[in-house]
Amino acid sequence: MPVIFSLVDCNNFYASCERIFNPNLSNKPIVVLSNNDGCIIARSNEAKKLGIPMGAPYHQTEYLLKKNKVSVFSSNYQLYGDISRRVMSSLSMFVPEMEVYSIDEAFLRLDKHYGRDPSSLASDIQLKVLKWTGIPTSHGIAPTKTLAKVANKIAKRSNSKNIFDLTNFDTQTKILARLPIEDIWGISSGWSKKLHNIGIKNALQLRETDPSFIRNHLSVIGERIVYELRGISCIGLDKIMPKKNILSSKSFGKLITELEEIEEALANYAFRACQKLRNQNSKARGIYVFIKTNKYRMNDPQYRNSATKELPYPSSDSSLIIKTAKLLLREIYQQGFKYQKCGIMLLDLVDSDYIQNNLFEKIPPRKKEYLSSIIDTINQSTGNESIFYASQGIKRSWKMRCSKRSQRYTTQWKELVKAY
DNA sequence: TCTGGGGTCCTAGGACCC
DNA sequence: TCTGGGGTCCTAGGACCC
Repeated sequence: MPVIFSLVDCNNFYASCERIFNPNLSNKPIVVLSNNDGCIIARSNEAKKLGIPMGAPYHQTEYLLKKNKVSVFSSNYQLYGDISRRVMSSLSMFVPEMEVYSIDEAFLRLDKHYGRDPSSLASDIQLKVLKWTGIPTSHGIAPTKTLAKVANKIAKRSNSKNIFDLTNFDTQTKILARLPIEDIWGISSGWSKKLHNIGIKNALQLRETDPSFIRNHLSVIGERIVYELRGISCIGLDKIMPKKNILSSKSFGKLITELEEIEEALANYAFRACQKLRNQNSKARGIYVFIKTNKYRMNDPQYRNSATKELPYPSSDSSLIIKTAKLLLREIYQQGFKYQKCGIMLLDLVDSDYIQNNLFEKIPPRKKEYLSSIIDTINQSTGNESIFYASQGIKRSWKMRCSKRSQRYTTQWKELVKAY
């Protein structure tokens, strides 16, 4: 029996999340902004129709948004993350063989399912997810993940059902002939330029090209795409794997010049990264820290730098990681620049349960690790930042802007929906 | 004034070894 | 003119994704 994948994608996910608890917004244009209210990262269909572009800087589109009475929201990741978990767990009740691909997408293996017609199964799933979570979804069905992505694109365009079955080879041929290569999953502007230069403009042409020829131009990843377009599945379902690196970085709410202020922000990002680290039961073997100025301010002197350091032993202890991060920051900080952003990456993560201590290294102090996990527990039960390290500071002058955030309806007691 | 954040994978090339 | 050759490991950087 051939493999059948379905790609389930939540329609305009962040905008749909905002609508769940605010029904007045249905059929009205909505956009959601990135961190710091920087760019537009999600739009409802109504906003798309107004010609508001994806990724546009907010300040450049503000006029257009106001003129069309578009509702604007800052990102509310606590809400979106929680709704995402509900959607994914609803999906898994129908199809356990699934891969959560991103916050709003999942691949399902439909072929293992009881000989049911894939479209009708998808239709059942779609209905139940909407009922249970309030989120509308699109479903693309095909023999490979790459083709399922194509099918999903078409499903989304359809006004009626948002389900499209692309398992038939002749249908694939017709559809791919009309699909520009840059619309294929895995082919972005750089590669699409290369392909245009060698005369390949649509997905059908790419499918019919010799895979090894493509490999020479686009590495094995490109070669795999050719096979996937031919209906030969090369990319299977991935299990949820622990992250190999964890990054925490943000632009500051304003430009910063002083070391102390950057240190404070970095300590906070490091704290966040450590929480994520302990959440997946890992320890880090190294740390990477970077700072940079705002590259868009051409008239300001520009500076960016980074530094890496190995920890004396794999650790998830916030105090050690914050301390090390600050040391690295001092190495790279230079006076006289207006800094826009800093970040920390925890490198070379290993499972806490499988750590072999090097004979010649110090034994890591377990008490501190334990303290870190206690802090997590307290913060989880009382709201996010009841306890923090002194180095995280209280001035928080670097805090990001998010003036238009909706309530965190599902994760904060104080922000529950009120029913009158 | 204001331009996101968080990831993965692959390859080329340098360092090092015998 | 020619300056060993071949292997492994590591890292930086570039490509892609949402």
